[in-house]
Amino acid sequence: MPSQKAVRAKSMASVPAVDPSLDPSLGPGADRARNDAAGFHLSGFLPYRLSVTTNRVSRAFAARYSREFGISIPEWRVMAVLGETAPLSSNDVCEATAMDKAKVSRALAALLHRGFVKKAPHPDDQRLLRLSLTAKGRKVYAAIVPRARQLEADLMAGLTDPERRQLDRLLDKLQARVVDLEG
Amino acid sequence: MPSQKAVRAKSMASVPAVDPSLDPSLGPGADRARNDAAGFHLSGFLPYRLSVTTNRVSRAFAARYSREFGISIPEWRVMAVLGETAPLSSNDVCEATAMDKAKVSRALAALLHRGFVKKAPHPDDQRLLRLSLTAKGRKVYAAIVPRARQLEADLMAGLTDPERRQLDRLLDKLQARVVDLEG
DNA sequence: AAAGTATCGTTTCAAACGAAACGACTGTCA
DNA sequence: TGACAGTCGTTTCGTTTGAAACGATACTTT
Repeated sequence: MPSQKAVRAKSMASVPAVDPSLDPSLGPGADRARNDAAGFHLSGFLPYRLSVTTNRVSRAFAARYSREFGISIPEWRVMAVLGETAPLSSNDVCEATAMDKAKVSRALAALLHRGFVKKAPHPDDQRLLRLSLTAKGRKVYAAIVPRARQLEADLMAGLTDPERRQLDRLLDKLQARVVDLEG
Repeated sequence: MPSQKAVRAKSMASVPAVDPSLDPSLGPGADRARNDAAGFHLSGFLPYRLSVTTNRVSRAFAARYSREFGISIPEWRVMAVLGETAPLSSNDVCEATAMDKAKVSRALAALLHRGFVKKAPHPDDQRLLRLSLTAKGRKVYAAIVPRARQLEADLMAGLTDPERRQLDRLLDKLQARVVDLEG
């Protein structure tokens, strides 16, 4: 092994930004827009920050679930709602997990295959499934939940109790807002 | 069209949860774990809430960017950092956008193809690229930034100024925490 | 200067994804 | 009753994804 890394990653970030005024192809209208664009920083853009933070959290949790229980996040979500309430239809699971039906169907296939979940036909409507955890599935559920709580606590360790409540409230508000934006 | 929808989606959620105590296959150790699992609600689980909210925000923004500018989120991120600072290497873009190099490479390919970005070899190190926006790219950038700011403002419309600062702070704290969790 | 190692950015590969098509079932309405 | 429309859950299709392999370039060590 060499005594040192061969090359420090060379950043070009210290090079000054290209001066837009050098470009004669921009008309006067562009000037206005360019001024609007001045001082924009992706690093402070909330949707970006939200996405980066959340993706890191998801990756960290997915790695733990996978390593410790051999389970994916979609599978964990399905287990979680069936552990809370059963029986549920596939549609119920979709709503409770905020996943689309294809994702739920695939997660269920894996969980059925491994014997964590069982499905039965609904007596009154043959289109519906009656999904619930098996005994084996409940054991796994009982093992995962405390671990998930622990991981959540680790994640929140830097926050005070009021901060946690505040975060919850803020997420609620964003959620309400984005539902508007979507429509 | 029928005067009414045929069938209201039938939820089974009102059916009481399966009683785990009915299952004799759980040993005494499982009792302890099962108690730990009691009262867990996915809907209140922070990583879940974070993921759901963020994914909705991302989808809403992606739809807007796509509809109004024919651009994807990875492409928008690359434009955003090159609009701030140029030239940058591909690696610089990776760091500034929090995307992996394959994603950046693909976004760049699209942006180069459409003439929004240009690349030149680095004079001192042939491995590096010198990436920057073209004049055309700067026009697009100048058009997107105000729109992005507007969408962000719409998203945050339900929050007071102190709440926005608080959200920023809380994301910082989570970010710091999850970096620990990953390692 | 030659061999060995590291980095840069692209490409390949398999897995995961969402949208839409689908078959099976149920309800409506003539 | 039969035709039609709606819902349920699965599967198919094309796209996107991250990990790893890769060729090209640059640095280190002898």
